[in-house]
Order: sequence, then C-alpha cells, then structure tokens
Amino acid sequence: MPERKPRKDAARNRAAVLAAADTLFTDCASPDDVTMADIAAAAGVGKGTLFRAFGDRVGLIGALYAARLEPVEEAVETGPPPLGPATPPLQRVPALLDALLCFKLDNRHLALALEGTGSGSPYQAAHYERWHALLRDMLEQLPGLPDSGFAAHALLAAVRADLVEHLAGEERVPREAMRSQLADYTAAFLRAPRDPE
Amino acid sequence: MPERKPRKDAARNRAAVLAAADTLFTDCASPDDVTMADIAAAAGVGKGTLFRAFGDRVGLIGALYAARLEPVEEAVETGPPPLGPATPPLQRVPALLDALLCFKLDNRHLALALEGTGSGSPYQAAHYERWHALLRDMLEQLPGLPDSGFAAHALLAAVRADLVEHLAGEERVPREAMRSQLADYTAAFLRAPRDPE
DNA sequence: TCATAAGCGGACCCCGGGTCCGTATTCTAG
DNA sequence: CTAGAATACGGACCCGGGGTCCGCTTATGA
Repeated sequence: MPERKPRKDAARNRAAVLAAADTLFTDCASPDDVTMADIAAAAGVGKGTLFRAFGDRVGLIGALYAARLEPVEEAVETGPPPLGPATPPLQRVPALLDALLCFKLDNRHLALALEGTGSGSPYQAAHYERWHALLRDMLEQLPGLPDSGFAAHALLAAVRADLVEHLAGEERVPREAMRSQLADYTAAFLRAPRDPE
Repeated sequence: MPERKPRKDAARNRAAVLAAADTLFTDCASPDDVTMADIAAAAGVGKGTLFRAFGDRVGLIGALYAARLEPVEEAVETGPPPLGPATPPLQRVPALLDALLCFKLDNRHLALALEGTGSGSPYQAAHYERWHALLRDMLEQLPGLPDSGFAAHALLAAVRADLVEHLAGEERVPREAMRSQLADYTAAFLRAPRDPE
C-alpha cells in the first residue's frame, strides 16, 4: 500500500496542535468555549493547517481522545489482570468499568467534548463499539444474565462522561466514593443470576 | 403575586409556535437541522416573537418537552398502579423506567434535542432532578441495595434519549424487545439484595 | 375613543466552523 | 547542488444559525 510518509513540518505541526489543544481543553471550564481558532493560535499555526491535519473539530478531538485512551486499551488487550484478557469475566467486568470511570475522571473535558458532539452521541464513536463488544462478550459468558447487548449498553451508560462530570462537579462526589459506588452498582447487577437456589 | 395575564395574541402565537415546532421536530431527521428561523416561519411569526415567548432555544424545547411529559408526570404522581404512588417500590421502579423508555421512544427527536443541548447535559434539566429524586427514594426503601443516589443515576442513564435513539435507529431493536430488555435489566439489578439466604 | 402598554417582525449583529488559494517549504530526481 | 513538482501553510473569507433591537402595530381598559 502506498502509505506515503508525511512531511516533517506537517508532523511537527500536528504534534504542536495536539499539545496545544490538550492543555486548552484541560484548562478550560467548558469544552465548547475553546474554539478552533483558539487552538490554532495556541499552536502557532493557521486554521487551515489545523483542518487539513484533522478534518474537522470531531477529528481533532477524536485524535486527542484516542491518544489519551491508548494506555487503557493496551492494558485491556494485553495487560495483566484484573484488566487483561486472562481475567475471568466476574472480575474483569468491574475492572473494566472502573478503568473507564477513572479515565473519564482524568480526562473530563476531553471526554465531555467528544461525547457531547452534536446529536452524534458517543454511540457512533469508534471506541464505543469496541468497548461495547468487549463488555457484551464478557457478560455473555456469565450465565443467567439478561440480554447482554442491552446490559452492556446500560452499564457503559453508567460511566458516561456527562454523568461523571455531573457527579464530580455538581454533586462534589469524591473520586474514591464514586469508584466504590460504581463497584457496588456493578456488583449488584452481577450478583443477580444465581437466584434459583 | 402580580401575575398579569398575557395578551390574547401573545397566547395564540405561543400556541402556534409550540404546534409548529412540534411537527417540525417530529418530522425532521435530526433535531438540529430544524432552526429557530424554520420554526418561526412555520408558525407564521417573526423570530423576535419566538424568542420573547421562550427566551432561547432551550426554553422553547423545554416547553415542548414539558407539555409532552405532563401526562406521564400526572400518571406518576396521582395515577393508578403500577405507576402511581400507591405501588410498592419493587413494582414501581420497573414501571417508572418502562414509562420513561416509552416516552423517549414516542418523543425521540424532542428528547434528543433537549438532552443533547450544548454541554449542559440532561443533568441540569429541571425534570431530571425530579425523576432522580423519586427513583432514589424508591430504591432507598429496598433493603440491601448499594448507594441509591448513584444507582438512580445509573438506571436513568439506561433510558437516555441518545441510547434509545441508537438502539431504535441504528440497531433496529423493536419497541417491545427494548422494553423487555430494559425490564430484564432492571429486574436483574433489583433481584440482587436478597443474597444471604 | 384615545392613551398606553404589551407585543410584533425581520433586518441586523456576532461568532464559530469550515473553505480557498496565493505563497512558502520540503522532497526527489538528475 | 539545483530545479521542479508535490505538499503544506496561513489567514482572509464565506456561511449559517442563535440571539438582539427598535420602529411599528394591536390589544386593553378607562
């Protein structure tokens, strides 16, 4: 395949934009008061450059998000328990949800910016489908649970960026409290199946 | 309190706008390709009128949403079982979630428009807090469940408009299937407490 | 009927995402 | 090293949508 390597300045600019956007997003109160022009300016670059490199706003945010998310993905795909693939579902499901929660807590504005993108919802983001499939498959291995597809969606909905933001921001729930609440919630759901004693 | 009654034409126009917006939203593919100008035009009214009557876009959508939601609220507050207040929590919780799901199914675009409003999320909509409080209180009466506040959030997240839209639209899950999946999910969660046999 | 306040409408402003194209930079072949 | 093509740059520019403003119209009630 003729995958031509990009020019050096292009690569440098891309990196600069990514870096600038990153700090801007983490510093700002709401993701949508950081504009494309702001980012371009902060990166010392023209708007055109920015759009050529990432296509559009969603593309840029998506790239940032992907970069931040990469460690988590690696930990899930090839890491040690309890996140790695060798873990039995009963421990891995809560571990995954906890990891996702932590990620959203650590990248509030970014996740918010990505999920709140137009009416698109998070449901057409490439990542979402991956997490959903993974979670669904794990749930499927657990006997006696209801429709795994829906359950996976519902569990993922419990760690949606705006909910997390609301809890952390409005309700001032501290990080560890939120983690344990989520763990309890997950546990309650997973405890369900063994009912016919 | 000096609550002056509005002029007749004002009332008429308000109603016209509401009606026009309603049909526009239900007909259109995505909630954000119906603009304020469209609504004004469809209602045969100037933009100014529209903004004076509802403040801003969110206000208008909120008003529409509230109107549509009113029957549900009444059913919950003063209706017969299984939605009404006389129902024991174990039946009322699933009934409430089911009612909410049906509502979102029947008002997809509207709910989508309201929940997807900026980064505001649904969590600052007045209605949300009501549902959350109600659900939390019901959960509280059930022994052995984890933190009711979080659980209420998580359960409500399972019927969020964009998830419902995704399931109905992208995954083509039929209405009744979705209802039963939600019911199963809810049941699994509620079944949890009685574990120490 | 007339005075006054409430309401009306649509031209207008603002601002942000996205585009365009003349110019500058990098790459590559000779 | 150099010339030419290919690629990238940047910021002026466009467009569309939310929200405002103010001179004019219409309801109201004395």
